[in-house]
Amino acid sequence: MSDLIRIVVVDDHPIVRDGLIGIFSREPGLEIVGEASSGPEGVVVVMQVRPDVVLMDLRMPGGAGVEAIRTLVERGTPARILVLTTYDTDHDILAALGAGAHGYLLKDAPRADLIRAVKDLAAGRPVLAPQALAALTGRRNDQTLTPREIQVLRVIAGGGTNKTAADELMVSEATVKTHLAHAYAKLDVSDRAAAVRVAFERGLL
Amino acid sequence: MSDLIRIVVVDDHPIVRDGLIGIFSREPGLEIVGEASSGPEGVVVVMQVRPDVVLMDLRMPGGAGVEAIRTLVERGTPARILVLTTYDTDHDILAALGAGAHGYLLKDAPRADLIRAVKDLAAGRPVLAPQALAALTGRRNDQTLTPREIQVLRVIAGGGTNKTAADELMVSEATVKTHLAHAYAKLDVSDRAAAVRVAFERGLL
DNA sequence: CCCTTCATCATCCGAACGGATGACAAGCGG
DNA sequence: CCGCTTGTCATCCGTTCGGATGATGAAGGG
Repeated sequence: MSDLIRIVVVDDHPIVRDGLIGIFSREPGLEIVGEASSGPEGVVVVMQVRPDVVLMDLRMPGGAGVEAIRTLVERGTPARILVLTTYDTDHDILAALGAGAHGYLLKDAPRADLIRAVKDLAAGRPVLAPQALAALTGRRNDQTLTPREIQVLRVIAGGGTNKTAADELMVSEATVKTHLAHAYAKLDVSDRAAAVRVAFERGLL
Repeated sequence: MSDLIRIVVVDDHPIVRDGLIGIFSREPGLEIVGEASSGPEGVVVVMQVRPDVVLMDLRMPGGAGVEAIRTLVERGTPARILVLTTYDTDHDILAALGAGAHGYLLKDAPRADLIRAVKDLAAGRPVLAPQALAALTGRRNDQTLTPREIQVLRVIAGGGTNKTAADELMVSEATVKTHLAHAYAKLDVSDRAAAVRVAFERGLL
């Protein structure tokens, strides 16, 4: 029964989930064993049913797909994660692959591509849409923010001052400034406004 | 026979088309009689099969959905047009309804809503997602930034200071500050970082 | 013709920010 | 064991912001 590929679909659109179910249910050897409509829910489902492949949307309300990927990888899921999304921005692609996704496909991919991608993934072969490949080869910024730096940035993006960030994170203002300075350097900016923009584009916020 | 609602699906994503087919094929009284993967193709198909309802995606490569809607309306199609899209920006909503769409739903709508929407449309009742309603009544964002305010904000989001924005836009720093102050008030924030975030979220940048 | 919107400019001032620099502790991996 | 990363904290200082307030002129709709 190692031939049966078990799949979990994580997507906030019922329509898309139905479409994927329709596609895979007609394909022998592939089986959808779970669905979720948000990142956090997806994590729970995946941990429960332990699928071979996870199809993950990136942009979802109430829990970013990137976060979900990161969580799954941190928890040592054996499942291969295939990002299946509408957008092909470098930021999304790099964020997803950086978080630990094994593949990146666009939703406008033909059915055949999708099926082959899942089989490839299950066999251990990574899957990259041409756009994803281009983003990888053309990339320059592998600078990753630390968790703390991201937390600080979030407060700042919400309109907080260094002081409020310090209070919220229970550290001194000096520490907040240090984190920000480091984040600026990594993001190649020199003020909070630009930092928020870049972080946003990279899906960090 | 008037009970059978004939539907055409126009969407560039095979996955979405499959999903819709799956949803409607299980529903008695509804039948999908045609598919298209682009706006122009959709027009052709609709003119041929003369459906009761058209499900139309808005953002598609090689032919905007809005154009297709306008064309269909101009040709006097009796079909009711339901926009089914991912985005709920005021711009998309107003453009679609302005072009002659009879309904606007988001793709994250539950199956039941979708089915009801199609039946409502076929019965002549317009269908509007809450977001679409909000866009129409204008209550959601009566606060629109002026072109100048957006220009200033863009420079700021790029890491510029008030001074650089002033230079780039060839105005005085005082003017830049005024624009920013107005933008802050409209976006309900009190500093540039938060302004950038909100503007980003609203698709202004 | 008046009123509103948009864009422009100015001044004052306290608060916040960013840069530079140095320091210390914990944890991880080579 | 040493180096690197991460997170913590501090001081100093010049620059920049944001708030308050007021004013002018062009454009456009009622």
